[in-house]
Amino acid sequence: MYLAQQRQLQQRIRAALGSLYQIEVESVVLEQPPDLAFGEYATPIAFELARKLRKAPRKIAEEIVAALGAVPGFAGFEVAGAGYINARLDRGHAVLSYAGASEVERPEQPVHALVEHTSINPNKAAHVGHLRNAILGDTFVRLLRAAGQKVDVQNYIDNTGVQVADVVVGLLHLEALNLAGVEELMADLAEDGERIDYYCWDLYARVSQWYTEDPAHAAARKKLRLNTLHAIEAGGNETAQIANLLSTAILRRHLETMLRLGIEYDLLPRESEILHLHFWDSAFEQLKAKGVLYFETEGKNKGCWVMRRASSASEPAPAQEPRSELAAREGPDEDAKVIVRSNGTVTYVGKDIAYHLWKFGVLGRDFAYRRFFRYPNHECWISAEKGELDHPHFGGAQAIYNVIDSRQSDPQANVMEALRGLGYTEQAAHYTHFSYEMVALTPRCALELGYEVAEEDRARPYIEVSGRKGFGVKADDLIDKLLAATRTEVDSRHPELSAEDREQTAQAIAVGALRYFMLRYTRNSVIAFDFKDALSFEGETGPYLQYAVVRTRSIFRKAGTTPEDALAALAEIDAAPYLTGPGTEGIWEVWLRAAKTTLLLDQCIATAEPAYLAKHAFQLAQDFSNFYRLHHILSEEDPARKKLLLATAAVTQRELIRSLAWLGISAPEVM
RNA sequence: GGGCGAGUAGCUCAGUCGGAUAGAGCACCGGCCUUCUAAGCCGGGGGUUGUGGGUUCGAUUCCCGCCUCGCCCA
Repeated sequence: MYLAQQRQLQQRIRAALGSLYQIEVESVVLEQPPDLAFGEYATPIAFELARKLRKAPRKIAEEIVAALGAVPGFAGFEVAGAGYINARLDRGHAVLSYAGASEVERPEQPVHALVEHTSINPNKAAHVGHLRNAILGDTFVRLLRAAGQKVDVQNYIDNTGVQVADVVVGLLHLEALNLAGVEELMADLAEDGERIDYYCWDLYARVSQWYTEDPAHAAARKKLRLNTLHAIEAGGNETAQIANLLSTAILRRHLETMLRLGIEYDLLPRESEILHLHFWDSAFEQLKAKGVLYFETEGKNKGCWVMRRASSASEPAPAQEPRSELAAREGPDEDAKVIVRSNGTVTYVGKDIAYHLWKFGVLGRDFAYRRFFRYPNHECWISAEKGELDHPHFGGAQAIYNVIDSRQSDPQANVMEALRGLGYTEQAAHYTHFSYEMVALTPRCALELGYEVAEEDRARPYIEVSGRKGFGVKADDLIDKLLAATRTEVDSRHPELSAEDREQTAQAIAVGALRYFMLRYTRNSVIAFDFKDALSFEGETGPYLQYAVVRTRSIFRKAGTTPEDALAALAEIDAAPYLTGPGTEGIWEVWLRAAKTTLLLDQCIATAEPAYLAKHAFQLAQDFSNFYRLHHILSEEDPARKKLLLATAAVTQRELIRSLAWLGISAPEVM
């Protein structure tokens, strides 16, 4: 709604410029004035035109205002300062239209989007960094779906990688177990209520240390590691069976952990199938045929199939130029990216190129699929070599979003480069590396957890977590801590509630606190994790937003009406007199903020930045808190004014609940 | 050495296409529960936007140099 008015104003100004000065401007910049007393929109267009028209900005602004005349929905225009044009909305009219319009415009042709997130190596427990990934990804999925797009959620599983190999090495060589022994170990753990992912968290750290702790054995142990990796990749042997057993069990744990936060997946594509179904062979043929890869015959990459790295993103893809000529002219390109090593093994980027060709439906091969995990409302499938026949269609997306931390931006750029080189420019243009910075620990947090912190690290703002060192905060531990804290609060505040209601409320608040914590930072900001901040329920936190909703719920319980009826009742009154002038502060601010929710949805999708919506919801809750203090609704004696106040609470509730839902946060009845 | 990101209040962060008085939260100090839930609200102090130039009527924002930090690549 807000957006529609904005567009209309821009169009009218543009028309005025045409008739006044016979000029066309590319865009009319609109902003919100620093104070609502100046109006709802402002444009500095007169400053821009001053030089061109050789006129004082103020004079130009006055001429534009005169030419604008009356615009439907607007109360008037005026010139302010040195030449700003301020526009005032007809607030009575605006409130009526905001009250009615809450739906998001559906696109005529929904985009088939594919979001990949979480993608934790299945060799240890999930930690806070993984939570950021999953929460960002899941929230973005909710935003896309809210905008009417069709979204598949994928969680890529690297079940044949070196990290899985490491814990297998630990089981085989530190614990001296065979397949039967591993099965027994897992049964014992289950019986004792211990988690396999926690067990492997420690084992992984032990193995990582074991590789290097004794220089005399270091080489042999590294060799052992490599052999284990190769056995797992090849499959069809006991080592691979152990890896499969372990990684599958840990994967289930990850799904359970994420489900605690309301995060679900549609498909789990695994690297084992990418290998065994020979995705790479198809990709390799295409890459060779199109000349994206060339065989290096000289230099350090001699014997490798390499891809030339783009020197800059803005340059046209260099793939068209034949490699051999290029090499002959310039000598070996030492910056080229190795895709196939001289020993014939494919790099991670190579496999990723094949996988992404599949995502866009241009590989020419498909996975088989099996059911893997049952959610209350749907099924999560997993890739397989031989699968079930009645599976949904996966892949073939029009747009993809990869939620992967910023350290992977280079390999991600390589995959995009390969797609462009293959001529899939349309696909590459709809390939988004949804990049975000890591979650690190503050030195204080690390000390609290009992880790040793080197002297030089204590002064730093944060320390990077490390799975290899077993250094980090496990996701389930954090959720448990949050739950313990919210349970205590809810139990003491609401002893009258049933145990079940208290538990549900505590969960909603814990999830709200955690999800908001991860979403309030913009993506490229490193989060320095600290329990004190994460366990805070005051100020700019999830519970603050939930609390605002709870206050509105309480008002409607006592008023004996519903938000829907309160919004409908707005039509019975003329709200305009209550929206301007002294004593109306704070009412209109709520409405204006509430009207911007869908605008924020568009912005978040366009910029792949959920933090904007988180901030918006917080500001709406803040505006409401201010309104709540200034205007007591239930005791209002003027019946017309009371209707407006109730509708204000109603529009707040509607827009807050909707924004929170997009953030994956629910609002309890009481708290 | 090359690439990417960052540097804004004591701390943690916002700041949208270059625009009016650079905003929140935390922390600190002072006030507000007999009125719709105090997980809240109000008030206060706190800023050379890393630094030096440039472009512009106007720069936290765009361009160049330098400094510092982080990550990736060799």
